Amino acid sequence: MNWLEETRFELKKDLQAAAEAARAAGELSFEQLPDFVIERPRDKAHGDFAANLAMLLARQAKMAPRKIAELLAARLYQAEPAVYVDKVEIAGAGFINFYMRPNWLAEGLADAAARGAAFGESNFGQGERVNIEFVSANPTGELHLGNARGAAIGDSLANIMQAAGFQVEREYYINDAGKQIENFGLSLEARYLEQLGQPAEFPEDGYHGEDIISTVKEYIEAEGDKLLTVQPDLRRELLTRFALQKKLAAIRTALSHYGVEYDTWFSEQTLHDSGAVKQVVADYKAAGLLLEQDDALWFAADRCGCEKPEVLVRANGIPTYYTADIAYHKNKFERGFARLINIWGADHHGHVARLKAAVGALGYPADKLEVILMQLVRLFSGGEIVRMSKRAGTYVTLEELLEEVGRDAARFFFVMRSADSQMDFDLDLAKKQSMDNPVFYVQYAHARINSILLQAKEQGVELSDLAQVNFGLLQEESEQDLLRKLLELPDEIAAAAQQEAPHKIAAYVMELGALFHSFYAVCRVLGVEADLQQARLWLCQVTAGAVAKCLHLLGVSAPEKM
RNA sequence: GCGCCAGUAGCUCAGUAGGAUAGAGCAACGGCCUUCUAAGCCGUGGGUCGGGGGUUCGAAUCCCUUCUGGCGCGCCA
Repeated sequence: MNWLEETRFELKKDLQAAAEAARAAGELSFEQLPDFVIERPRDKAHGDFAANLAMLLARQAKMAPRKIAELLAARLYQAEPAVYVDKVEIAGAGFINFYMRPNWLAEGLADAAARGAAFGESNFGQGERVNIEFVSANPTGELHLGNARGAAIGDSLANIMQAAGFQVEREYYINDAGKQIENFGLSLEARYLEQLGQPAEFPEDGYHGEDIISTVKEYIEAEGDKLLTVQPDLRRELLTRFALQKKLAAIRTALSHYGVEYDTWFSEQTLHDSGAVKQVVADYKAAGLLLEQDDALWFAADRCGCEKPEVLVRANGIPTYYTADIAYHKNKFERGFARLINIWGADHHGHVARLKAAVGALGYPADKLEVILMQLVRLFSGGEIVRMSKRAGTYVTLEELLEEVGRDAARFFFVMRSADSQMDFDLDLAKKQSMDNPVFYVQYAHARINSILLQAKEQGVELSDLAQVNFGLLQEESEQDLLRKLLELPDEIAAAAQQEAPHKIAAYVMELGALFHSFYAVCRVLGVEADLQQARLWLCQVTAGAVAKCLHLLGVSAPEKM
């Protein structure tokens, strides 16, 4: 348990004891103690912790909340004196506010310092196995801005959940089967023939991007014109195989430049090859949920909470994407994951209910399949919306973005906003790499601290043993503010994991950075009295670790110099 | 038509398992560098939380209704 958790636990126990005592004395009547919370007030004038117990008891006890709060406060720390609580006050509608003694913060910092690089981590997730699938863009093109957002959110969430004690695996689902691959093959074939001066009809809804042409050129360079004499079916297959491998390699490389590494690359085709997709159809048949109509096979989704049945196998005998996706999620559950998290673009939200119903109907826990819907990114350039289309080949790629703004800014930018707010990406602004960018502000805090620690070392000042440091000397307001925020790190990481909200870490680290800059402006570290210098050096040390930890969770570097 | 997401300061957005006087950055204005990085700090101004009802000790947060924007509702993925 971390310092805050422990304290909250104690305060809750103290209040429960006070309520029981009041009831025993006949001052207060209630049947069951409501489930109250110990929260950290937004305004530090309201103390370090606040409890809402009195308000929640009001109805049962038939008494004014403030009156109840007074009764409870009077009972607190009567039997046993408080160790860390300095005073208790009643405020507002009946809040019971706890003010902690300075030694409480000091011991919290000592605890954080002793944890070293592990500070901020917790066992909140208790080793639960979680699969996070994100990006999973079609391997028919390059990654674009929307994928970049998904990658930033997915990878950061994976990092955060790992730090919060979950066992996480990152997965990329490769859509290397189905109709769009067929279409991809037709487009490749047409470009191939064109390049070799043969008549070719380009498919109407084909992939128009320049990259298709360059891929075909690469093929011709390596293999020549030998496909001219090959049967069209085989020709398309060979071209497709070549192109998929090229595209996938490019996607991998781009993600790697972006700081994203996957544990598993899962091919849709393997589900078809292994018979897993067919098995899904058999499963529904066995469950009596299979319909046959218009030469197609349907899943009776309307009997599982959905609006209408869904096609599993088309009239032409080819299974739909949906069927493969069901087989895929079934496979994920069978690999032993307790939770599946998918990060999808908001344009796929219609698919969520269908998929959940489908896996639920097969007996898998549909509530353990969570989909984070990420609103789409709109690109602005020159003050105008740029319509992005993969087919039309008009999109900004992840690699281009990385060249323009760099990995740190790109990742921080995307993860700063919550997934469910649509965002406008102003390319001109991002290109400027202007100093308004908050990522520099935070990184600058880290660099500043590092500079202090480095100079201390050069002056021969070593950090003392923790046991000999008097953290109680940190009495300045800016020191205490920084300390309070610092101690919240484990809570913040756990909360971000629980709420699946990586943007919380971005917000936290910006606040932490701001508090450090304020501290820096007011308090000197080097050259002050030796004991105070030690306490402040340790404060810097822990702060640097916390800032670096947050930045790394977001896939952003923590530079030592800027 | 039905469904999902959003609407909070001039701009970009936090805050939503109900909590105290709604926050931050940018922009505007005024201060602070002979000492650890001024990419910084301190201060000032700025709001019908889209509108309207309701629930209760208390609502930006929950419910209903309505307006606006985005996206879905394929034998595409």
